[in-house]
Amino acid sequence: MLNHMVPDRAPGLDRVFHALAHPARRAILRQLCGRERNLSELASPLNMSFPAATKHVRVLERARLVRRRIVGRTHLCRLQPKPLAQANTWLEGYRKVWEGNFQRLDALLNELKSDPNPTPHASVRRQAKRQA
Amino acid sequence: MLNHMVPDRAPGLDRVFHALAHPARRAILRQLCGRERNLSELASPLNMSFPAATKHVRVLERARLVRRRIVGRTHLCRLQPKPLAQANTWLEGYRKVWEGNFQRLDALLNELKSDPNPTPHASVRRQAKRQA
DNA sequence: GCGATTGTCAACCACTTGGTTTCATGTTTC
DNA sequence: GAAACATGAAACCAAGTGGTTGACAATCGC
Repeated sequence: MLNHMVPDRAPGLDRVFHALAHPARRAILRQLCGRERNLSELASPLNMSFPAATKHVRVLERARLVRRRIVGRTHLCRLQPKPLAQANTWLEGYRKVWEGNFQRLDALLNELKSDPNPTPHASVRRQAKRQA
Repeated sequence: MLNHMVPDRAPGLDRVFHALAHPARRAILRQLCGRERNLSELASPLNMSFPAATKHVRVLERARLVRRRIVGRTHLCRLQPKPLAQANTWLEGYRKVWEGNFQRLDALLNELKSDPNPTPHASVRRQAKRQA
């Protein structure tokens, strides 16, 4: 019924969402929009040690959000946006929910409050009686 | 230039993406589509202990993705989709990147390879020389 | 009132995360 | 060849995650 595009148990989704869950990594992704950058460029605006920054890059690589290409002594990183699109697709599965479909739930609950008979969740009926 | 709708350093985004980064929590969200459910309902298909499941629900509550309403002894949980929409908005900021804009980067790099003069990143010029 | 249901809390555990510092390695430049 | 540069790797640490178990409290049905 929902999210038929992206399955629920997807370790890829785990890694992508986890990668997006840190502001430093989101900042790295934003830096990577438009052009490649090497690790020093990525690390310098991050206000943390260089090894810490490269660990964040590695998290992004595990999530396949960043690909690295070694050129001499510099490691050029490049945004790999497909997993972002996949995460977006997963979120889109909930679009109808946040675009007002949940108001139908409101309507349903109100209906149940005014009509004590149709045997939905017992607790909902109790709630209705209590508030009456 | 990008993501002007949702700021980069947003602790709300941290919590939302972290909440989405676990399959159990995504399964809970999906269960919550359409109707409220109490904690037992949410926990039973999750193949883990009840306290573990309620911890996941609490993570979702911290991310404002779930709101809880106590009715007698049952705790009814309800999907709160606005943060999902916010995460979606953040991702949308990268849509142009994954919808082919990054091919302009390819074109730019190829242009740099064939023209050694226009002083971009030194490493890119070196790369061009090496491959020539 | 009793027993079953629903859920909380605290303690505990193994593992991961996010950060540091220090040292080593390959590369470019002069 | 030496110095500067770009990065990796390892050891370490504090805090957080994800899970368990066991004891406890409130509530509902009978």
